[in-house]
Amino acid sequence: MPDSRTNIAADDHHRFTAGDRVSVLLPVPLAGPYDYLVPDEDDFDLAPGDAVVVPFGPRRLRGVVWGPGTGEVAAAKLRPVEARCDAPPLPAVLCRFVDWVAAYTLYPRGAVLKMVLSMPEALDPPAPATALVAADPVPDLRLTPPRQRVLAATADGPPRTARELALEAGASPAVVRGLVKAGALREVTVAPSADPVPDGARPGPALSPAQAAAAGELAAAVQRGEFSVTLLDGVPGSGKTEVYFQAVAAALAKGQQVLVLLPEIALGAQWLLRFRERFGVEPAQWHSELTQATRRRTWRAVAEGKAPVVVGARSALFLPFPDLGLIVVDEEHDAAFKQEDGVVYNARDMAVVRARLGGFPAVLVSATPSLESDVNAGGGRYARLHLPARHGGAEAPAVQLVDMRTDHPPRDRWLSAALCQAVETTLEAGEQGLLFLNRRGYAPLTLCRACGHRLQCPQCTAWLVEHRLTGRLQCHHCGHTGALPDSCPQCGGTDSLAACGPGVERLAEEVRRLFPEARLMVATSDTITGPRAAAELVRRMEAKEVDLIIGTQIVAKGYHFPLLTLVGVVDGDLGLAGGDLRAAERTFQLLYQVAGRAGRAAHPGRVMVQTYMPDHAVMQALASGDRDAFLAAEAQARRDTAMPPFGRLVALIVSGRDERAVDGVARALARRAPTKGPSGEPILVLGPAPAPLALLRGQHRRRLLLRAPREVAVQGLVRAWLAQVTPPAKVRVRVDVDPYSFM
DNA sequence: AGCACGCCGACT
DNA sequence: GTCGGCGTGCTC
Repeated sequence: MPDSRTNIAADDHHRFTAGDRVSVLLPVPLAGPYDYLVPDEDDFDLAPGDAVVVPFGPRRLRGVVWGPGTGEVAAAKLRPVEARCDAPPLPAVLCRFVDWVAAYTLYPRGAVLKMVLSMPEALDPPAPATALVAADPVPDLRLTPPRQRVLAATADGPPRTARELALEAGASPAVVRGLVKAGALREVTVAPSADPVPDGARPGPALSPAQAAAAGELAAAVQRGEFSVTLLDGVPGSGKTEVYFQAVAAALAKGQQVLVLLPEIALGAQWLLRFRERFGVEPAQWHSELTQATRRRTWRAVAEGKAPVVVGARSALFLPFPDLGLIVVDEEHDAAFKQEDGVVYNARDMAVVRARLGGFPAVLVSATPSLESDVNAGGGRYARLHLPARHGGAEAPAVQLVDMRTDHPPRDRWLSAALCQAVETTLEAGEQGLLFLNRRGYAPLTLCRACGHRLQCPQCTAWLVEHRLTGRLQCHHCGHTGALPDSCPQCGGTDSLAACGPGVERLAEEVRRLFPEARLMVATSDTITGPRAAAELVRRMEAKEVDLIIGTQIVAKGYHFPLLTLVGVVDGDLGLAGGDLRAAERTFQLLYQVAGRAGRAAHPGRVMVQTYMPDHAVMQALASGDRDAFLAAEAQARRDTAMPPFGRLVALIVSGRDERAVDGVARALARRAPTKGPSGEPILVLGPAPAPLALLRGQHRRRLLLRAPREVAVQGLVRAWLAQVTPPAKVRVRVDVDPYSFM
C-alpha cells in the first residue's frame, strides 16, 4: 500500500482565531496548501475543512482550511483570509481522502481538491427561490386562453415557480413572464423546495433464494458499519441490481448516504427506471452532462446531507458526503472508471480507499470481474457473493465460434455463411438480431491503390476514418475532420482511393444488400448521442420497429431487449491486437457482455463469434462458458511475469511539440531509472518507447514503464526519480500509477 | 491553472 | 505611434 501522509485536518477539532496562521488548500494544481492569516475580527474563527475565500496573486479563490500554518513562509508575505463561505465544512474524511489520492497518484493535492470543488459556486448559499402568486386584478388585461389557464392555476395551492406554473397550465414560460410583466402575477420568496427522497422502507421485489442470501449479507455488512469489500459476481440477468438495492435500503434505514458509481451515465436510463420502481423517486445524479444549476444544487444537497442516494460517474467520488455509509461500484471491471485526463486515477480503486477511510462497506458488482478483483476475492481480501443462475430461469445463451479461416466471406464482405444463415433464421422467426462491430464509421483506413498512400491524421499517428453518415474523414483520437478527397493527395490519381476494412456503416451496407427487407438501425456514439436517442432506441426495439441493430460497444451493456435472440460478433479478434496487458481480459469482458444481450426473456438466445483465432484462450472461454478457467489462466500468466495485480506498474508519459526535446527528457529519465527498491527489490524500467500514438494532437509522446513487486510503495521511488530530471518548460511528464491504457 | 509582465509585428 | 501575439514566472 502506498504511503498516506499524515493529515492534520482529519483529527483536529481545534479552531484558529485572530492572528493565527492557517494553511489553505486551493483548487489549483500547485504543490500544497498556502499559509494565510486569520483576520483580526471579533467572532471570526476557522476550523479545518472550512471553505474560505482568499486572495491569491491578483485573483480571489475559494479554498479549504487544511490545518495550522506551516510557518515556512515569512510573516510579511502572509495575507489575511477574506471570508468564510456559507457552506458546511468539508468532512474531515474527505480531506484525508484528497491527501490520500494525491499521494497515491503523485498529483498535487490542489489538483485533487479541484475535483472536490468542481462547482465552487455551490459554496455560496443558493439564491432564495422566487415563486408566483396572483396579484390584484389588472384592468384591461388581455385574457388570452393560456393566460386564463395560468391565472386559474394560481387560484389554489401554494405559490409555484414560473416553470411549475407554466407546466401546470400547459402554457409556455413566456406567457407566465408576460403576466408578471403586466402585473397580474406577483413574485414572492419561498423556502427552496426539498427534492423528494428515496424511500428505503418500500418493500422490495421477491428475491430468489440465492439473491436473498446475497442481499442479506450485504445488508448485514452495511448494518455493521465497518470497512469491507464485497465482490458481487453474477451472470447477466442474475438480478445483481436488486441484490445491491437491498444494501442501499439498509443504508437508508440507518440514515446514511449511498453512492452508486456507474461507468457511463449513458447506461443510466434503464437503471434510473429500476431505481425509481424500487425506491419511489429517482436518486440525485452526478455526471458531466448536468447543467450548472443542477450541479450546484446537487453538490449543496450532498454537502447538507439532503441527498441520501447519489448515482454518478467516477467524479461523484469527490462529492462532500457528510455521512456516507455505502459505495456500490457497478460494472466494476469497466475501463471507463479509469480517469485518463487531469488527475489520473481509477475510481473503482479509489472507491475502496474512500470506504476504508470512512469505515463502511464497498460493493463491487460485475458479471465479468476484473482480474484484480477476482484475485482479491480469491485471496480473501474481498468477500465474494456469487449469483449463479439467471433470475427467472432463462438459459445462458450458447456461444458458437465461427472459424473465419475456413468460413471466410468473399472479398469486401464481412459476414460468414454461418452468420448469414443465423440472421436469416432469426428474421424468419420474427425475432431480433444484433451485429456487433466495435468500429465506428464506414472504413477504418482509406488508401490509394495507385501509390499506396494512406490517409493519415495530420496531428496524430492514426489513420483517418471515413464516415459516410457525415461524408467526412475523421480522426478518432483528436477530433480532426476533413472532406473526403476525390483524388489521392499524394499522387493525384482519381478513382484510386479505396476503403479498407469494415466499420458499422459498411457492415450496414452489406446487410442491406443481403437482407433488403430487414429494418436496420445503426447504434454508435454517432447516432446515439444522448439519453433521448438511447430511449428512442429502446422504444423502437421494444415496439419491434427494428429487426437488426448494427452496433458498437455502446450497445454492449445496460440494454435489455426481450425479443433479441441473436448476437453476431463480426470481428471477435478486434481487441486482441496490440501489446496491451489487458487486451485478452478486456476482449473477454466486452464479448461476454455483448453475448449477454441475447435471449434475456423467454426466448433462448444464440451467440456467434467470428474469429480467425478460434483456439485463443478468449474464444475458448467464450465458447465453453468457463470464465473462471480463463481468469485462472490469465492470473497465472500475470503472476509469471510479475504483472498486475501481482506487481505494480507506473507509466511516465513524456510529451511536447518538440520531438527532440521530448526524446531528450525521455532518455534522461531512462538513464536515471531506479533499478532497486528501498529494500533491494528488483525494479524494471522499460523504455523510452514511442507511445502507440506517438503523435497525438500534434504532441510527440514517449513512454517509460516501471514495474515493481507488489510490496514496494512505488510513489517514493517515482518521486525521487522525477526529482533528478528537470524538463524544459515545453516538455511535460505525466505520471500514471496503475496504468490501464497503454496508448 | 490563471493572470500579469514583457518584448516584437500589423493597424488607426 | 498603439493593439496584441503568446513565452515565462509567480501566486502564502
